[in-house]
Amino acid sequence: MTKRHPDLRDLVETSKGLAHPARLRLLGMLATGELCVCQMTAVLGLASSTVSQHLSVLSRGGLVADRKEGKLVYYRLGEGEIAKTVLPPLLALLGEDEQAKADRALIERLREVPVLELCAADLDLVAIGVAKPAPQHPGTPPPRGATP
Amino acid sequence: MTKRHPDLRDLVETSKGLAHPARLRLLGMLATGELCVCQMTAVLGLASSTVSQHLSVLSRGGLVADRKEGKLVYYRLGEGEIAKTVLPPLLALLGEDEQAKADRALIERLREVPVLELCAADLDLVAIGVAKPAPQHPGTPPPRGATP
DNA sequence: CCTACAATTCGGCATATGACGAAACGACAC
DNA sequence: GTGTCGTTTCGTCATATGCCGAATTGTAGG
Repeated sequence: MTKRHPDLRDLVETSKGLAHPARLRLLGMLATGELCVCQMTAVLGLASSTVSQHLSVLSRGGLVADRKEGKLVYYRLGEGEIAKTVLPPLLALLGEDEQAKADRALIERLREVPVLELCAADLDLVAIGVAKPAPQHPGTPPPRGATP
Repeated sequence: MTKRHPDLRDLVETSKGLAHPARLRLLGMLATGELCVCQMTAVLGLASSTVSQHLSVLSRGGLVADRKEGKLVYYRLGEGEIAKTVLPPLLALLGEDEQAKADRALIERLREVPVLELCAADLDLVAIGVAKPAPQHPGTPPPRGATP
C-alpha cells in the first residue's frame, strides 16, 4: 500500500495550485505538452523566480511533474490520482478562455523555435519573431492605428 | 446571451473556494443535500462569522447557492457550469477522506433534529445528543478512558 | 414600536501569498 | 578549475486571507 488515498489536505494543496491566474495559464500551456521553464516564463512575462515559485506550488499539489535535461528543466502535467481526476474537466473549461487561447497560440509558435535561441534572446518573444511588436496593454485590443 | 462562458477569472474564483479545508468540508456536507448555516457552523466548530465568510467565498466561486427561509439561510451546491463540471470528480475524491466521512455521519444525525432546536442549544452538538461528550482533540481518537 | 435572534458585515490582528532582485545552485563549455 | 547560464532559493516588501468578537441587518413575534 504505497499509494495512499487522497486526503483533505492533499485536495487543498491541489486546489491552491489552481487558485491563481498565472498558474491556471501554466496548466493550460502544459496541456499542449511538456515545456521548458524559460518558455513559460516568456509567455507569462513574469520574473523567472516568480514563475519558479508558481511551478513549485503546482508541484506540491501534484499538478505537474518535472524533468531535467542539461541546464534546462521541463515540466509536464502531473499523473497522480488527483491530477488525473481534477485536471481534465478543468482544462476543458479553461480551453474556452481567451487568454488561454492566446497562450496556446503563442506556445504553438514557440515550439518552432529552439529553446536555447529563446534563452539567448533574453526571453524576448518579439526579438525572435514569435510575438508582434508591442501593444499598449496586455488585453486583446484589435490593432487600430500604430504609434506615430 | 445571458450565460457567458466561464472566464479565467471565474475559474480562479472557483478554485479559491476549494483551497481551504473548512470550505472543502462545507462542500462535502452540502453534497448530502441543503443545509442551514447553523448546522454547518455546529459541525465545523468555528465562529459563525467565519463560517459565513467561507460560504461567501464559495458563493463568489459559484460553488454554492443560498435560499432564505424566515430567519434561517439554507445553502446548497451551485448549479452553474463550472460547479457542475468541477464538483462531481472533486466530491468523489473528497468522499474518501476520513474527516469528510465523519462530517457526513454527523450531518446525518443532525438532520433528525429540528434546526431551531440546534440553535436553541447554542450549536452545542453534545447538548442535543448528536455528538459524544468531549474528546481531548478534534481528530478521531477511539475513546480509551474518560476524564477522571 | 420594541425585542429576539440567525446571519452577515465590520474592525482588528496574525499569518500566508505573490511579486521582484540578489544570491546560491547545478550542469555544461572552455 | 573557472566561467557561463538556466533555474531555484532567499530576503524583503505589499497585499490578501483567516480568524474572532463586536456591531449591523433583516425577519418574525410580543
